[in-house]
Amino acid sequence: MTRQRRAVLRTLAGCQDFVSAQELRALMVADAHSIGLATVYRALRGLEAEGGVDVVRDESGERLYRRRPADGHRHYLICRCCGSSLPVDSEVVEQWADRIAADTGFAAVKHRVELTGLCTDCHTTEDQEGVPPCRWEPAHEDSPGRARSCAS
Amino acid sequence: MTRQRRAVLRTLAGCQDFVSAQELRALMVADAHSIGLATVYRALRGLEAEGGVDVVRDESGERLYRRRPADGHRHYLICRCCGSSLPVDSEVVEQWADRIAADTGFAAVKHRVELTGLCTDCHTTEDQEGVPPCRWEPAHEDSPGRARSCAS
DNA sequence: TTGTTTGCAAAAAGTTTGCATAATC
DNA sequence: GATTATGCAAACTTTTTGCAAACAA
Repeated sequence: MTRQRRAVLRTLAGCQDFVSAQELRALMVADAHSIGLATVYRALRGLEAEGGVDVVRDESGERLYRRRPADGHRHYLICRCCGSSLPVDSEVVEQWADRIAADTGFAAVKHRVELTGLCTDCHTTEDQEGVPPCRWEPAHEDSPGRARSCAS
Repeated sequence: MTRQRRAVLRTLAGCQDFVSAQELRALMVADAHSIGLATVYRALRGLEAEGGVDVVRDESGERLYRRRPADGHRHYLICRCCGSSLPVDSEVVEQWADRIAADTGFAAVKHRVELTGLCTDCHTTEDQEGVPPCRWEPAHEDSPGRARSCAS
C-alpha cells in the first residue's frame, strides 16, 4: 500500500550496488521523484523487516541497502574503492554458523558476514588516475565522495 | 605515552565482554577514575588502529570494544540478550575468505564476521523473570538498559 | 469518513573536533 | 620550553519522531 514506496523499490532495483538512504533519495529527487528523507527511511525500514533488502554498514556506520535477489539471503564482496558489490557463495559459512550454534548451545543464532576488498578495476590501475575516491576506508584529507554505478 | 590511556586499557581488560565507549567511561568514573568522554574515544580509536581491541557494532550502530587476546584476530558469538561474548573458532571462515579473494581477483580482502544468538542462560529461563533486557535487538516499548558482567 | 502515509522540522544518539588548559619529556 | 594529551562544549552525521496536511479505502 504505497506510491513513493513503490518508487523507492523501483529506484533501488535500478542500483546494482549498495546505496545509502540519502543517496537513494538524491537519485529519486534528481529523477524528478520528489520524496521526503523520512519517507525513504521508513520505506527502507519496512523493506528490511520483510526481507526485501540486504543491509550492510560502511566504515562510518552508515547503512547501505541493496535489493535482495529472489533466491534469498546473500552475502557480498564489496569493493572498498568503487563500491561495486558481488554476491558470493557462502554455503560454507552458513554451515559453520549452524555448527557453532549446535556446539555452544546458543539459540537463534544469526550471522552477519561482510567481505570487502579492492576489485580488479580499482587495484589494477598502475597510476592512481581515474580511481574513484574510497568510501569504505577512513577518508584522508579530501575525499569529496565516490563514483557510483547506478542506473536510476 | 599515557596515563588515562593506561586506565582505559586496564578497565577494558577487566571486562570480559564488549562494552561501548560510554559504558567504559561510566565504569571508570564509577571507579573514581575521572576521565573525559572524548579521551575515551581517542584512546579506543588508537587501540583499534594498533589492533589492541576487537570492535563490533550492535543493532543501533554503536561501537562496542573488547580487548583482543594476545593470539590475534578473533571472531565472537555474542548473546543478544545479556551481551556475553564467546570467542569462536573461525579457521573455516578465514580459509573461505582467502578462497573468495583468490577466486574473484579482489585484493586486500578483509572480512567482518559477527555471530549473535541467545546464550543458554538467556533462552533457558522458562519464565522471563530476571532475564535482562535485550540490547542487541531493536528495543520495544521500555528497555531501560541491560545487565553487564564487568569486573572493573 | 476513517485510518494510514507523507513531509517538514525538530529531536536523539553516538562520535568527532576546536581550543584553552594541563601534563609530559 | 616545546610538544602532546586532556577535557569541556559545540559541531556533525545519520536516523527517528511529532504532528499537521494529504492521501486512500
